[in-house]
Amino acid sequence: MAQSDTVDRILDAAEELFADRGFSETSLRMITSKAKVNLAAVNYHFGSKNALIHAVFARFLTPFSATLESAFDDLEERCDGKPPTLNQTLWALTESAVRMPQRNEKGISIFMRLLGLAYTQSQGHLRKFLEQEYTESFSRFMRLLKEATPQLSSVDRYWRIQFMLGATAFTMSSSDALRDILQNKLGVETTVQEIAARLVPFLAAGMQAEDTVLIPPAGSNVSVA
Amino acid sequence: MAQSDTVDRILDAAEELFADRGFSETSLRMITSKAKVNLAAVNYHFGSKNALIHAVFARFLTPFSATLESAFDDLEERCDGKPPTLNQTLWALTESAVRMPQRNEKGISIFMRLLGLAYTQSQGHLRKFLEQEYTESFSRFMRLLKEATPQLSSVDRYWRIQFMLGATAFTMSSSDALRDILQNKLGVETTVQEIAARLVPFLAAGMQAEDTVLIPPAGSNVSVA
DNA sequence: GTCGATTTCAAACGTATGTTTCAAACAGAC
DNA sequence: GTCTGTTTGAAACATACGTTTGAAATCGAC
Repeated sequence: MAQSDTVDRILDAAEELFADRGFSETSLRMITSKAKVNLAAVNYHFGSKNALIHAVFARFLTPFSATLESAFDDLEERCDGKPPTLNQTLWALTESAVRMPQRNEKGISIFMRLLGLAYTQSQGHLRKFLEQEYTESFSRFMRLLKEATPQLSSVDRYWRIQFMLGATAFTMSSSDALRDILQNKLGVETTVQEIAARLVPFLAAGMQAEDTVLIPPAGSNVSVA
Repeated sequence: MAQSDTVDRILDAAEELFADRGFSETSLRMITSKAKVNLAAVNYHFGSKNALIHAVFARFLTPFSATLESAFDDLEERCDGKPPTLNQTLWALTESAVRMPQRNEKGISIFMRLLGLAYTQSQGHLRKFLEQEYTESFSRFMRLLKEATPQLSSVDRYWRIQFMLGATAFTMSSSDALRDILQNKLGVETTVQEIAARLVPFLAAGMQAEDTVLIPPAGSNVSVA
């Protein structure tokens, strides 16, 4: 078996299974049998299941954060001085994601779903790992968002960023099975690019919504100006 | 021990642990020891762990869907004939959630987080259970959304609903530990009501965003072929 | 108080998990 | 070909899980 073809086979299988079923619900035996590899190979090559999870993330997150950094470089250079707009920033992000060289056709959606899981499944070790490996790109994105929405208070911006992350991670992480609940026989097959193209305007509009009203409109129970 | 105080103690403990750690990551032994109850009690009173999960959801979802139905009744009556607006519909939903009688101060956020988990963790049995128990309220909400956004194509509406659900479920399901990634020392304690008050305008604005552009703005920086 | 049904309890069961072991197979260098 | 370090393989290990068991305790009705 070539070099450590084994390592990649494990990563491929793990990536797909994790994306399909989550971390805790995916056993090493599922992974190794899908990868047609001996069970012990995971612990031999990675050390532990948690380390394997980290490796799966690192494999796509490291090149992605590099791509993203340079996209931000380009963007800031093009805007020289003036801060990029919200749309520009969001597009830079999604473009970087979409443009990433994919291992296969499912590449991006797996990528997105894993990110959603990382955020959603409370795996302490994963959070720590991601935090200490990729804070730089993340902080930079946050800074751009801040500069692009100077009209928002810190608190508003904070929550709206949460909402954006939520809509994104969640949409991407919702399994196919899940979509059936909504999928009212539209039956349209949609690429990740198309989803992103729909998502970005939604996010931008939400992010730039009129002032948050803390008290729901008094008069009629539920009318908002 | 009174009646089946045991049942409620199990439900309380399970609810909180599930919300904190997810379903697979919470063992019956954790639940029973937190509830100060014998391990076998869960299987005795509920039959299985999955049935316990269902019971946890049913305990708050059943009264909630009733509240929601009557909120929708009120709303449609008040609008007699004309379909309620998007804002009205969204407010009716969040008001119903917020107005629910809570067992404790953490009531709503646990409720929300559980909903997020239900949507996010791919537990087939849960999805089936929720689907067959609460489709009615869900479908009605969907119908109201449809009538409130006649300008949207079915496909656009479909995706934007996904985005809304995502922002909501995800925001609510993000654990406190998680928020620290973003929480740039704002240190503000926020109630669920306040979050909802911020979320609704965000969602409404996103939902009513200008036409989805499938090709990102041409002139601008990030051009796509 | 007695009886019958319900509920609790400690212990065990069977199974699945992540991990370790150690011998066999293999690789490349000499 | 032989030797050395690396990788694979089958099997076992220890642990944790959900579930079951059967006897003890508890309760309500008579």
